[in-house]
Amino acid sequence: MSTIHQAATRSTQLSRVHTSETHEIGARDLPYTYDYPRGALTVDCVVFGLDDDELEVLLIQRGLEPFKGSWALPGGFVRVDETLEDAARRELQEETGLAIGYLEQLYTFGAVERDPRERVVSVAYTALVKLSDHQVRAATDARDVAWFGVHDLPSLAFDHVEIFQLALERLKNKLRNEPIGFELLPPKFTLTQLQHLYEVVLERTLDKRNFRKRVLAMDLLIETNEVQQDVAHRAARLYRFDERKYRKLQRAGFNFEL
Amino acid sequence: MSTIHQAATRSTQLSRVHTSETHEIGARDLPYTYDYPRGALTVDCVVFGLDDDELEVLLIQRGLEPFKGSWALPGGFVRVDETLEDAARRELQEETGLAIGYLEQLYTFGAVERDPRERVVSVAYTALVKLSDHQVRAATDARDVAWFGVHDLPSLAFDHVEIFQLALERLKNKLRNEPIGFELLPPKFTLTQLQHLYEVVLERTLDKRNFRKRVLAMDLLIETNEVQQDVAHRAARLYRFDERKYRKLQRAGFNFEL
DNA sequence: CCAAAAGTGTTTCACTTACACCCATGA
DNA sequence: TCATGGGTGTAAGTGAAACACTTTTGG
Repeated sequence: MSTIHQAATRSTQLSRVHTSETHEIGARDLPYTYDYPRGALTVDCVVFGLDDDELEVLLIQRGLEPFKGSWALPGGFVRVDETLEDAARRELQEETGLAIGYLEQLYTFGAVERDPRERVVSVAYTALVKLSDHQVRAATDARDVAWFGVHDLPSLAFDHVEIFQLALERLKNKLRNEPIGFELLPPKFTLTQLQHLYEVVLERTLDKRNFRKRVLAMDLLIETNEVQQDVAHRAARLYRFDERKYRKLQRAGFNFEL
Repeated sequence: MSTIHQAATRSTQLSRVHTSETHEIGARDLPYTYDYPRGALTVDCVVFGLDDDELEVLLIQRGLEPFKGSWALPGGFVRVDETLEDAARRELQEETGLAIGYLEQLYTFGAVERDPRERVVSVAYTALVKLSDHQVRAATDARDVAWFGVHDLPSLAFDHVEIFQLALERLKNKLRNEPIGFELLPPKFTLTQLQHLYEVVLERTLDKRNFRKRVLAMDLLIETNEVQQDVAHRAARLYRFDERKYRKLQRAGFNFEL
């Protein structure tokens, strides 16, 4: 109770809005004269990438207080003229130079003391990028941006561990029900690569024959005429993901359980 | 583009914060001198109840502009000293006198123009209440609060239709995978009541024998010695939901698919 | 010719689905 | 005694899981 009161006091001092317009600007269900303080709104992104059979997360090293020097999820303030998703894309672009394929809202974190400065509510997003894309590698090749294995994270600023854990949890669940795994692989991939992706994310081994049966039965893969290059054994066939067909089935309310 | 610019301009005029502290209050990843305007943050609740084999939603009639007189989801502004969930509970208490059993975050809506006054981001929650509870019935017995069948809604203020639709969608999915249906029933209920709940929410009929087999196989129901009262036919046995067991299994990462 | 991964079917078991009649009770 | 919902079992079909060997290629 005391902590809440403390926070309220502090925030009120720091961010009370001008009062002259409060009868108009936000008093939807409150008395017209309610002069209320506003918290800040941010987005934070949990960006996953797959690197040589390891699932990794993109982190940035903070240059400012609080938590200066700590690693944190990329993110930042939402501007009043942009949607939440736009904010997430913009922040990722600014902080990491990253172009995002898949971006999905995860959860909104609203604990009162999650930011030591003042009240900050953060909308978390999950992003998936193809680490195989050399552009991505280059874009994130900076001193204060780095990829970390999901089982080998440094300690994180704010409540970012909690955000990360929820993102990982949801990624696992989602992967079982929707073919989002393709977002982590190169445009052309082998069935073994796909299986390894599932094994890494779900943290268990899968039967090769059953996996291939099911994944081919979904009928969302296009067999190319190309094969793997430069391997010291029989080269595997490359497949592409049939996005058109996927979107069509998705609209029809299909079930993609693997 | 022009609409966005317009919104930015308007909001900037309306809610720019005092600048003296901006180097401290929220410039986490922005230049210290960035004097940014803040949108408002609200919560909106989609409250479901089950009434005589119909799924209903609780709406309030707005007493203030904008959308004065329209029906809307209950909700309101988040205070800087309360969590999002606390805000949802408080608003429901204030607007409807309702004590909530189940409350879960649904999604955060951040379209720039969703509120005509200024930028308002809203965190939506789904709530389930036992309409059989007469306290609930009484609490919502007011001129500006009413229950509507989910297939018979009036037009709603803001983007509340969108919020409602997502909530209904998620309720259906969730009901398949977790035994949340009990939140809508009285503490003691018959298997037929439970089945009807599933049929109403999922909008399809279920086989009686198969349903009973599966639901009893989950082993989360406690058979009481009591039976239905005042029915003009054989009285059905009453069951209770075993919450303790449920929580235990849930912690162990169990799968409750029906 | 050896190492390394690619590729391929069948059987078993569990679970889901379909389906119809008798029972208990109150009016 | 009749109307109304309560309560019960079995058979068929479908989908998931377990399981091992041959093929291709490069070194």
